Amino acid sequence: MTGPGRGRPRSEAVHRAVLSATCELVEEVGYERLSIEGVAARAGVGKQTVYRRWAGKSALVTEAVLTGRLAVPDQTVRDTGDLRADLLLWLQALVGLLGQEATASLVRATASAAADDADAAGELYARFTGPLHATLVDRLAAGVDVGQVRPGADLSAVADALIGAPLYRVLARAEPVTTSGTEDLLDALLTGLSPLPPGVPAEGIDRR
Amino acid sequence: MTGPGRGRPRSEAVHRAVLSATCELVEEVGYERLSIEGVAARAGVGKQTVYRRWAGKSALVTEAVLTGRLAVPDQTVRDTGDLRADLLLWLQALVGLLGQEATASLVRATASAAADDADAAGELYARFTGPLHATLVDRLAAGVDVGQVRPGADLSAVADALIGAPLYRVLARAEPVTTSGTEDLLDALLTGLSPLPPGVPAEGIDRR
Amino acid sequence: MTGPGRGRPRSEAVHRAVLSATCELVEEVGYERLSIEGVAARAGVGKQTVYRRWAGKSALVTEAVLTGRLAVPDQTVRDTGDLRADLLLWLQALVGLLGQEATASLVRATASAAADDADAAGELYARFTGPLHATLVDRLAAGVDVGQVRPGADLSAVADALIGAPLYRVLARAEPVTTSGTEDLLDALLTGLSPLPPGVPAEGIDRR
Amino acid sequence: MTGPGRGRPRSEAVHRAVLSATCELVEEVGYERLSIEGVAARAGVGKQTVYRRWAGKSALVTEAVLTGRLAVPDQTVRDTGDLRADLLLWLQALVGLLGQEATASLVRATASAAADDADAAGELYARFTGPLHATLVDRLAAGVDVGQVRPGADLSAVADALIGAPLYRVLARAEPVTTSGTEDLLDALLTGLSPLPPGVPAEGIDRR
DNA sequence: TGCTAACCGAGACGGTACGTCCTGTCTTCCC
DNA sequence: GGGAAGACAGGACGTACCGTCTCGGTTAGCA
Repeated sequence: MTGPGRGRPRSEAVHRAVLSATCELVEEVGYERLSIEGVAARAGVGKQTVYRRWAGKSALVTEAVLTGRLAVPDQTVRDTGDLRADLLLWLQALVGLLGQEATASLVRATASAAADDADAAGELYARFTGPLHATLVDRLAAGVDVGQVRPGADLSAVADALIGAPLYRVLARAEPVTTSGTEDLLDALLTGLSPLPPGVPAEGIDRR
Repeated sequence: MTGPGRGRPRSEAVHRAVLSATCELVEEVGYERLSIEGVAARAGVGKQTVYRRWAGKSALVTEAVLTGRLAVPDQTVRDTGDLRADLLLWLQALVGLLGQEATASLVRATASAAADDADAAGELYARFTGPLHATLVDRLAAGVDVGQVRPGADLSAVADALIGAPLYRVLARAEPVTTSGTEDLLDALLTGLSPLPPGVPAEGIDRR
Repeated sequence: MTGPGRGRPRSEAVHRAVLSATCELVEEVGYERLSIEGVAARAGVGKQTVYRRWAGKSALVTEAVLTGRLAVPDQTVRDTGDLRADLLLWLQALVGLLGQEATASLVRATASAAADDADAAGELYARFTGPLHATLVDRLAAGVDVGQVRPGADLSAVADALIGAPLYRVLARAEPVTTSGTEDLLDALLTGLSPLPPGVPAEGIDRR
Repeated sequence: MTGPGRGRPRSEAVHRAVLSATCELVEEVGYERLSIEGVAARAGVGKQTVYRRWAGKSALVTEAVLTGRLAVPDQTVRDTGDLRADLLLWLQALVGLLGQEATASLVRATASAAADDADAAGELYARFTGPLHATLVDRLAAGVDVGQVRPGADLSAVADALIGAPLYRVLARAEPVTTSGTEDLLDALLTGLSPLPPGVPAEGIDRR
C-alpha cells in the first residue's frame, strides 16, 4: 500500500514558506511565544501540513535555524597558513552576525530549542555546533602540524572557549555583542598554545 | 487607607514552597513545559498567590534559580595568591555542578528564561552571571597586580571564555560535562596572559 | 480540597447564554453542523465553560431543547371530562408547534441527539417524551374509569401512535405538518377504544 | 471529449464495498461519528472514489440504508383478503426488524440523515417511507372496497400512526422494541375504522 | 473586641494554542 | 478516464494553561 512516489508529493514551496515564516516569527516573538498555529497562519498553510513534516516546535525551529541565516557562513575556517588571521576572520564574522539583533534572536531560539528537547539538541549539535567545533579543531590541528601550536594541548577545550565566549555574551544580553575583546581573547589563547622553545626565543611566541 | 503592614502579611512559607516547586518542575520537565498552574498545584497554592508575587514564568524561574542550587557556590573565586590554582578550583567546582543533570537543567532553564524575556535576562545578569563575571575579572586583575598576568589584556574577554566554554558544553548537550580539558583550557589562557619573559620583543605579543 | 461553595460560583447568566445560543444554532444549521465552538462563540463564552457544564454536543442540545421552546406546552393534557376534546386540543397544539419550522428543527435535533448518544436519549426520554407519554396514558386511563374507553386496551401503544404519527411527519419532511388528518386519526383510535355498545356483535370488534 | 463510455467504467464492486462499509460503520458508531474517511478506509478505497459518487455523508448513508437491510421486506403488505391479518403480519415483521439492534441503528441513522439534509430526507421519503406509506394506504383502501373499512376515513393519517408508533419507540430508545402492544394498537385502529354494523345506534360510535 | 485590609485556597471565566481528526479538493502514478 | 494514495487549506475536536476574577475563609494591624 504505502510506498515511495505514491500519492501527491509534498510541496517544496510549502516547506520553504513554513521555514521562512518560522524564522520571521522567531525573530519577532522568540521561541517561547512562537506557536505552530501562528507559523501555519503566517505561511498560509494548514496546521497538519506542519505536523506532517516536523515533530514539534523544537524540530521546526531547529530546521529553520539550520537552513536559514545561521546556515553557512560561520562553519568554515579558512586555512591561509596564518592561524591567527584565519581564526580572527572567522571570529569577527561570527561576532558580526551575533551583533545583529535578528541573528542574536535565532541563536537564543537555538538555545531554547536545545534546552526544550534533547533530540533537537542532538540535531543541532550534529548539524550546526558540532561541525563548527570540528572545523575549529581541524584548523588548530593544522596549526600543530606547521608548528604554530604546541602539540598535546586540548584543542577541543580551546574550540569550546572560542564558541562559548560569544555565545555567553549573546545569551547574557548584557550588552550588544561587539568585536571588542575578540582579538585579545584570541591572542591570549594562541599565545598560550604556542610552542615553548627552550629559552623562549621570540619566534616561539610570535606565530605570525 | 492602604499602607504597609495593613492586612494579612504574605507568607514566607508559601514563597519558599512555590520556589522549590518551581525548581523541581524545571528539573523534571524543563522551562518550556513548566506551567504556573503546575507550580501552584505542586506547591499546594492558589494561582493568584503566584501571580501576586511574580510577573510571569520567566520571573518565577529567575528567582527560583537565583535562590536555589545555583545561588552560592560558583560566585566566589578564592585568592590564595596562586592564580592558576584559584581559577582551577573555581572552574572545577563549576564543571562539577554542571556535570549533574539537575544543575544542567537549571542552567538550560536559565538560558531559556533569558531568551524568553529581556527583563529576566537583565535580572539574571545583574544577580548571577554579572557578579560571577566580575569576580573572575577581579581575580585576574589581582593577578595583574602581583605580576602573574600581563597588563593591558582584556580580562573581560577572558572571563567570557571561562564562563562561556562550560556553558556551551551544557547547552550543546553533546556529552556530559566533565573536567576533561578544563586544565588545558586554563593553562592555554593563563600562558597567553602571562607576562613576557625577559628578552621577548614587545611586538611579539602586543598586536594592537 | 474540593467541596461545595469552594471557588468562584458558576454563572447563571452564562448557562442561559449558552443554551439560547444552542437553540438558535440548532434552528439555523441543525444538529449535525452545530459545533461547540460555534455555540461558545455565539454565546461569547470560552469553550472550556461549555465543556465544564455539558459532556458534549448531545447533552448540550438535550438540555437546550428541554429548557427551551419544547419545554412546557405539550406535556399537559387537560381533563375536562371530554376525552376527545382534551386529546384533540393537545394534539392540535402539538401539531401547531411542529408546523413551525423552528420547532420542527428542534424536534429533528432531538431525534439526532437521541440517535447520537444513548445517554442523551435516556435523558430526553426521562424528561420529555416519557412524561408526555405518561400524561397521555393517564388521560386515557381516566377515560377508562368514566367508561369512555374500553378496559383492557394497551393504552401505551395508543399513546405511541399519538406521539409517533406527528413525529413521523416531521422527520419525513415530506410536507409541512398540518392539522389535516389529526381529527380523523384521533377518531379512528377513540372509536376503536370505545366500549362495546349494546347489541354490537362481539366479532364486529373483537378480532382475536 | 467527455461522454458516456469514455475512460474506465466505474467499478460495481467498489460501489458495493463502499455501501457495505457504510452500513457496518453506521451500526458500529452511528451517523454522527461516521466519517467518509473511515468508510473509504474500511472499503479499501480512495476518498475521491467516494466523493465522485456521493454528494456527502447524508447521501451516502441514504443509499446505503436504501440498498441494505431495510430495503425490501417492509415495503410490501400482502393482500390475502384479511386486512387485520395482512397488517398484523407486516407490522410484526417491521417490529421484528426494529427489535434487532443493527436495524434500529440503521433507522436512527436514517432519521439523522433526514434531519441533517433536506435532500436526503426527500430521497428517503421518495424511495423508502413514501412507498411504504403508500403501500399501507393502498391496502387500507382495498379494505374500503371490500367493506372492511369505513369509507371517508383519512387513511393517510392511519398509515402515519402505523409507521410512527414503532418509529417513536426506536428513537426514544426507552426499551427494546417488542411486539407487545402491536396487536392492541392495530385492533384499536381497525375497530375505529370498521364500518358501522347495521343496527348499531349512533351513540355506539359516538365516542364521547 | 470588632473593623478593615490584604492574603489565601479554590476554581470559574474569556481566551489562545495544543496536537488530532476530518472535509472536500488537488495532484501524482498506475491501470 | 477510473482508481489508490496521500498532500493540501481549513476547521472543529476536547484538553491544557493563560492571566483575571470572584467566592468563602483566614490573619494581621488599628480602633
